[in-house]
Amino acid sequence: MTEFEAGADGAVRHPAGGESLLRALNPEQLAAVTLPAEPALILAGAGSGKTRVLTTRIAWLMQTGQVSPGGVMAVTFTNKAAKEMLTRLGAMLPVNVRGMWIGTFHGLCNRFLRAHWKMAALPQSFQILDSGDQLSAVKRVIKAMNLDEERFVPKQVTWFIAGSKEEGLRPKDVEIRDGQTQKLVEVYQAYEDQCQREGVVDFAELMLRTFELMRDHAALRDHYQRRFRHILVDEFQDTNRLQYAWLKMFAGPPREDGGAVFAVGDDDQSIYAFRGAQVSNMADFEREFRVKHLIKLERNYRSFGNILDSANHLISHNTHRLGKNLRTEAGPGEPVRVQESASDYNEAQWLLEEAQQLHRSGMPRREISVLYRSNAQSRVIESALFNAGVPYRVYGGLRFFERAEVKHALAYLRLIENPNDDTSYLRVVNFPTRGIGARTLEQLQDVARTSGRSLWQSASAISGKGGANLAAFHALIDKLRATTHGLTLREIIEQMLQASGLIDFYRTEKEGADRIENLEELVNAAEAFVTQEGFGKDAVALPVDEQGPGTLSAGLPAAVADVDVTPDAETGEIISPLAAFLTHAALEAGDNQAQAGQDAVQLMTVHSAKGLEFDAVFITGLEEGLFPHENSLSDADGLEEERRLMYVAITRARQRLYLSFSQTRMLHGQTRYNVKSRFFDELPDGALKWLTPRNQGFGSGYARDYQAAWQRGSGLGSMVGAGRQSAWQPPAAPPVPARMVEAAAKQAGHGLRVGQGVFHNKFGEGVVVTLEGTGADARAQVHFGRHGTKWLALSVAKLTPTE
DNA sequence: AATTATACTTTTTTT
DNA sequence: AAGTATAATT
Repeated sequence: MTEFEAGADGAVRHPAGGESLLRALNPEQLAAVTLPAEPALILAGAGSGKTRVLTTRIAWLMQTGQVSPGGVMAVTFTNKAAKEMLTRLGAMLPVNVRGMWIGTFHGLCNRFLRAHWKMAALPQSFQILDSGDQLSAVKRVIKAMNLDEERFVPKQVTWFIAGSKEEGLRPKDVEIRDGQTQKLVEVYQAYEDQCQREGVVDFAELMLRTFELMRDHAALRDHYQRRFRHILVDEFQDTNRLQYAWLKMFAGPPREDGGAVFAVGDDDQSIYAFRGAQVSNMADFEREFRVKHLIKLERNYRSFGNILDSANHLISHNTHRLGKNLRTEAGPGEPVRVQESASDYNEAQWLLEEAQQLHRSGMPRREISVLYRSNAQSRVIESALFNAGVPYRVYGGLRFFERAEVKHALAYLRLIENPNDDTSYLRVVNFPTRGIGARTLEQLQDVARTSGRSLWQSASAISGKGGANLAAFHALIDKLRATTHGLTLREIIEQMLQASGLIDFYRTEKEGADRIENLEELVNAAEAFVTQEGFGKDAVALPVDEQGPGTLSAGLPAAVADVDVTPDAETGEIISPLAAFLTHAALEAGDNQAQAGQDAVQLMTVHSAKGLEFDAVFITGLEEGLFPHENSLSDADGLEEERRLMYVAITRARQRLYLSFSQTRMLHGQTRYNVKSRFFDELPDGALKWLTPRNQGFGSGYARDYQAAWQRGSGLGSMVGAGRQSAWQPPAAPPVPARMVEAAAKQAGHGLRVGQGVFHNKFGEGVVVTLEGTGADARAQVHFGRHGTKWLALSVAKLTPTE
């Protein structure tokens, strides 16, 4: 059986010559890859070779002649995952991967709607609204309907609309319970009308409209159900209701001829319930598709034993799991290190030292990652790394196509393509300023509203100076459209940047240099897009569908150039390179990582770390209220999701894992006193090594320590460092809030201090947050972590200091 | 029209 | 604290 063994490091080994694809797989992976064409659910634990199984399965199906490229659909959530799949597949098989429907849910929907735009009642070059565009579109609707933005908060309305669509509900389908919902539904309807009028769709609309088209057109449905004999789904636990229904629609009813859905997922890594993901889809899938093949991939090729034990132990505290345990043959490895710090500042200093040490001992910086629950936590760590001159890279934040200057440029391009796009119109009609003020626009929007036409179509009704300026703007756009006709994408963008005045505008701005750089980068992105998407000479010559006898098949292209340039299903006509590029920009917002390329420590939220792995991982801020986050403590499901999040965080580490918490933390400009996370109680003691004395108490008296140190004229750092094992370097003066020192100095009598760790018979461990009153009136506010923060009368409550 | 003041918020995120 | 969004000022 040795021929099925994977390398200990789990690396894919490409056998030389004509040897089998399957050579590098372990028995479970092999079983999954070679399953018959029947519905299957693969429970793939973290680091168990999930992507390899997916890609090898596709390759195997084709190599054994069970399916042609046109018969495969593989769906992912992110562009990154889709690209990785394509790359790995390309390395395995000398096949034209472009013929396969491999992409994100939204990318595939886009492809589908481009091919069937007429049936979908869309303009051929419909454009896609990103979340920002959608928000401003909703704002316009709310304004137009004269609704109060206090009662109808645009963000919440947007959320309502997206939520409804993801439940498959059109305005008429939404159940009306009260006046508020009634109004919301009206906004929803008006928003839909507006989108339709402007020829734009939002992300949820891509999914819903595709679903409805399939549902309502039998011929179309038959065709695609026949065509996609194999549908593979990645990260199945993250699917929402609509996506699941969508999959069922493409898969069709259970059948004899071997159509099959191959779903890969991990219920323990479901961390997106807050945006509509339904883990229950996994159980539903198992039942509704009568899944006969459930395979668990539990062999982990990433982490050492102590790390996996910690993960397993922690996640076993969740209920309703499908049940899975990771195991490794790599041995226990190093213990999981636990660090307690007096403050977030100290935590960052310790982390910095530790990371430097790792790097000095030979670990590349990019193999060190710092994870936190919320973005706000990155600041202290960033400043520690920055001051020490350690290169680092923060994930998250603005993505390329979301930058203001880039969005402005795109808006001009969109207007060239479709002047009725009111969102884009409003974005740039007066940017750079050209004398079109709020007053003129108010008028214009009034006219447009009453006539039910676009702003562009209504502008001629405006007279006076504003009207003249509008006319000049229209002339600019019209002229751009005329002069760029037939030019290459690059030339179009360059001309637009000049003619619009964007370049000139940013040249005079003091902070404009970066922006101009980004605009130049936009030209490069367009150039790359053209090359990559094959928008050159032969892009139009497309093979025609050879699949199945469906009534529509004659005109359906099986292989198309790529997601963004799908031809019309009947005529084969494709949209212009410009329209395609705009779609691309909306569908793939680009990198959000700065300073790429350099060897840098990686900082990110636990959410963004999903799917990644590192030699060393620091999980910071493991405190009650932060991780698990206080907003998720109200219900059991919320806490379980936090636990899964912690599970994801732990399983990112290959060799070394640090868990760290701090007694105090600056949050929203206030110092918070925290108790260590309950997750520490859910980890196996044997796998942990405390770098700081255990149970010495959260609240081991930060304020008091500081005061003592301060009186001695030394820094807190050296004091805390004394007697502790961590490599402590005296830091610069820690930013201790003055009122904390004050509070510590003021207290007397009852012997308690703010920041003091205490024990209560009923509530357990806690930290004193506030002290008030004296004598019999003395009361303390104590933060008990999972029991919340309580006010206690000190004459009654029995509080024992824990030090 | 551009600059400046004030109010407000703040879990996690992809498409 | 810090950033954004709206209001008020020049």
